[in-house]
Amino acid sequence: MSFADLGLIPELQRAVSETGYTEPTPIQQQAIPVVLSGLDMMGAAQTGTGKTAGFTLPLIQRLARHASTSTSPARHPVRALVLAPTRELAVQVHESVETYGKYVPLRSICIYGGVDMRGQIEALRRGVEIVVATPGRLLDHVQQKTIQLGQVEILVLDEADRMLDMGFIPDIRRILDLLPAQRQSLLFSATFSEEIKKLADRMLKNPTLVEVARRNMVSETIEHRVHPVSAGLKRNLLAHLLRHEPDAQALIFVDTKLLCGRLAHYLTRQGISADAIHGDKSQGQRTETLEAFKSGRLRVLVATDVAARGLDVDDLPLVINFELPHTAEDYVHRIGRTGRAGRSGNAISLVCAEEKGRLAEIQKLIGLDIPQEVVPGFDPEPDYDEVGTHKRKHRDAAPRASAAKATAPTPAAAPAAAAPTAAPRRSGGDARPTRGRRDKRVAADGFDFSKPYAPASEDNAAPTVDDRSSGRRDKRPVAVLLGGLGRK
DNA sequence: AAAAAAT
Repeated sequence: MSFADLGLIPELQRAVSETGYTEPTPIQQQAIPVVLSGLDMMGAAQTGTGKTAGFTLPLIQRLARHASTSTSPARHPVRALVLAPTRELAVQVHESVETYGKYVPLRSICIYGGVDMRGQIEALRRGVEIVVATPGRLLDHVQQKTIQLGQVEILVLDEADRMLDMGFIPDIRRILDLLPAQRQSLLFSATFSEEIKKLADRMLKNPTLVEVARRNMVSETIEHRVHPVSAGLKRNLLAHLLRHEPDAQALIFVDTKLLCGRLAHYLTRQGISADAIHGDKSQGQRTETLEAFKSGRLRVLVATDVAARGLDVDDLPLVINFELPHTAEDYVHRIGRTGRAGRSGNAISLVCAEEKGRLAEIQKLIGLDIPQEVVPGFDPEPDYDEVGTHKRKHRDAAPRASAAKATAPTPAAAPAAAAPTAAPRRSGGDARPTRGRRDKRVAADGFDFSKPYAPASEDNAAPTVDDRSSGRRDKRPVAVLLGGLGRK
């Protein structure tokens, strides 16, 4: 199977081969023909499997059929709109559009906040067919009448489950209201919650579902591990682990912007090259820091979930959850920054007693029991074993539980004096992924693809909105609040 | 329960 077999035009084949890719990934093999056919679709695939090219390539081709070579701005209406949840991701998707659209006479632009509007306005004035944007700044342009969306033929929501979550819905609805009802709509994500599936059903017209390896929403090439550790010793353990692997780049996730900055500062004081990225940093700093990390100049990046989705760092060997995310889906996205494109990766989570509930949810979602290993000298709280899941206590007291127990008796020693321990194994031929037991029953209930798009009926209770911003619980179905999303 | 996204 080659890109030519998928029916891509020579201009795109040439651009693809220049990037070095020779064979389309499974998601690309399935998505490209569907998008080319003009049908609505919903694409679910593992992180790091080439989803972006899966829609940018056919999107460009569809527009290329009637590309205008005119220099008049009036002949270059916006014909494709791609929305992304973070500025960095928008930039990355736009880079893909530019790369693959190199030999096609189409113009594109990336629109996002935190930067001067003038350049964007100027480019829009000259005319662009493809717009990649974050919602806020796009609406800003709409209000200022510097962009016109009435001729959009193709809409893409990248990281669709995030784009359709509570915080984004009002913006998305406003944008959808501006688009022609007659259009092609495409949704892509690694995870689709039940709620999002229902929203998607209202947004799309007879959507084709393209879904690759849903059982393994996390890559088989990622080795997961949990280090039970008391909350107070987490940062010491982190420094310890990073020192043990002095060369490996690492992406560290935390839950809050405050801790993000503090942790980067702590690591720096410990002599570890680290920087922070989060939403309170200036856009200039965000761009610069990410660029330093992507290029390898920066070794450790501490991040909030601003970096959880979509970001593609070449051959990143290690992701560490300093705190477990509150939502199990976010675990999938966070660790999806490693083990990409078939490479191996390590996902380490530092888990204190308080977080055991989150751990249980994550294991349920990904259908995997993550091996737990106490690092000597960095013990968890005494009540770690009593809190949260107790399912493996006696029954099936195999590797994981015993490993934790075996090392647990070590008295809490001074962290600095802690004995070296099994550190993240890096790729290499001998590092085989340690897979836990996979619970098929659990894995299957994440998103039932066997009967997608069941119309939201009464017995199919529609999700409701918890509108925290207005401080009240709104029990109307989400679909009602969305209004304009419906197009059936 | 937090973060992100316009200023």
